[in-house]
Amino acid sequence: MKNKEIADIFFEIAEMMEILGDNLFRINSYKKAARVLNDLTEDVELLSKENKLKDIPGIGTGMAEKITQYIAERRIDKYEELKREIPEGVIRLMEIPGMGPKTAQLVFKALNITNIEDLQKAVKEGKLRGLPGIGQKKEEAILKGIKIIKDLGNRILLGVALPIVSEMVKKIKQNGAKLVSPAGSLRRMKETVGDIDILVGDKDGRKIISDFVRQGGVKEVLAVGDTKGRVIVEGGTQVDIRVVSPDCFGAALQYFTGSKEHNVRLREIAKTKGLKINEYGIFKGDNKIGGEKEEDIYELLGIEWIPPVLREDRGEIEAAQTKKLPRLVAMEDIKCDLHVHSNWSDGTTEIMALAEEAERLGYTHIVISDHSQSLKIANGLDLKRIEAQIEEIKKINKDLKGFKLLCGSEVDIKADGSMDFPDSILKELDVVIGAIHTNFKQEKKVLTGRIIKAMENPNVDIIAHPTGRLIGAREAYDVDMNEIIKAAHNTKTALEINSHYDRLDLQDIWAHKAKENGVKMAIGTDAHHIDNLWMMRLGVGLAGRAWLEKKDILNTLSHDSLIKYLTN
DNA sequence: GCCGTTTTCGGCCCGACTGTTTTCAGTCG
Repeated sequence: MKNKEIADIFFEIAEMMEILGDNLFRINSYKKAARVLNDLTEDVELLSKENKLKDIPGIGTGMAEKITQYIAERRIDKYEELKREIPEGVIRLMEIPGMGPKTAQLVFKALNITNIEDLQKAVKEGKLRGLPGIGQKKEEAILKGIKIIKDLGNRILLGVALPIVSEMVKKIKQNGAKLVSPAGSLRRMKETVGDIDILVGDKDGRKIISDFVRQGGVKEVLAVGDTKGRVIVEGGTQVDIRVVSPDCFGAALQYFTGSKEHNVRLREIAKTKGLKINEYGIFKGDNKIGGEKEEDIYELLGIEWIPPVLREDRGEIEAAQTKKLPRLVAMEDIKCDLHVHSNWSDGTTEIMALAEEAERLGYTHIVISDHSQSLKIANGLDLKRIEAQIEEIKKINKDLKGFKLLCGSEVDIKADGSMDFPDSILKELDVVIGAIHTNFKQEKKVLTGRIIKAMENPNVDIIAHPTGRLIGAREAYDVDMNEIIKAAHNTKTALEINSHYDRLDLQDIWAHKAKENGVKMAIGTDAHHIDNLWMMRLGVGLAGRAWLEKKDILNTLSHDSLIKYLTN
């Protein structure tokens, strides 16, 4: 699929137009088109062939032409023209906090600076001094910004950010604040977050913030004010804190949770109703008519409250207007973890300890799913050992009261699509999870066919980490997800939402697509240690972002219902 | 450049902060 390639180009076009000072609304059209293409699960190439590009919201005549040209010629005229005017490095300059399109253009035009290193050097040599709008403070801000992006690198994984924020929220509450919540993309459970936002509703902002910046774990303080603070914590993550008056907490929480696109839509709706929304409340003329609670905002706009994980302007506002929002799956609905490794293969925790911890977490059962024989590097179980493990689990089950272990295995799907255990073993197992761990680089058709062949084996219940991507580290393997979803439906095979923090695979847009096609999903932490079991939260968050409900998720079934479902 | 249950033309979200400014541009979320 060329969707992402084209989205990237559209986004870059928008940035170059910003630098050139083009019309803002036109720029916005490119950004919107880029976003829509990124979220699209249909292949644009196919839509182009069927002449359906203009059915995509945000794609009109101009965008459709450009997409068509790219598919045919692998180039877009407008993009090529812009690239001749603006070198790529100039766009990168805008990644520096405090550098926007105007400043990027200024240093490029005046000093021919086209990369971050040259910019840093020029500032230090005082070459920016005297340019319009540049003073000493601005120079310092640019140097600081350069340091931040060099230190900070890219976005952080949700699974890394969540524990940090939980700890901080706890500390702020210990210091006396009552209204405390994470905001931003973290509250929306996006798979990666740029920085961490924490919102506090309290009268005494100065005290909250000075306590906050002095807590342990803070490496550097970037800003301290009465309403805002910003620190870098150990590990290089930036954390922002904002304090608002308690009677504005709801409006501020709504505002700072975003997404930006979602908020823009809400303000448009407000405008049609003669209302105005900002971070202090919702207003009719000069009268504040709500804002203490987040629910106020939605209620006064005449729509249902929308869970944060849905706030991406991907149809949730329309659903809220027509009272068709899904009842999202929640942690309380989860009765089991469907993918757990023990010390029988490459995990480090004993089966019994996993069972005890799972029970403590409120589950009624879990699936022990160690690796199969050919995955030698992970100490995969051979036929003898898997038989022995099945016996062991049966034995432990006899000792457990009110909790059950299921015998499972994460069985390798071999290069030809056959399974790494004979059917006689697969039949004995309660849960068979098919997974690809080798030969990632096969051609798309081969790889897709390989997974489909595995799904056609009636003993295979779940396909693990269907796209194989590792966030920021390894690209997804080249599979035709639409075909996989179709086959999953036909063979009644579940697709996994692998909730290990560096996988989160299926991604939200595909999990949503799978649901639309009647495919069930199985959340598995892929835990290799007792301390990994908490990552179920990440999978449930992802499921929410995919609009999944209780009925879409196998983890919500009781032990007996699950067994029944799997044997039918 | 997109879009339309008031529109095929004329709209397209809002406010704070910062730094550079004598009234505002740029950046950010």
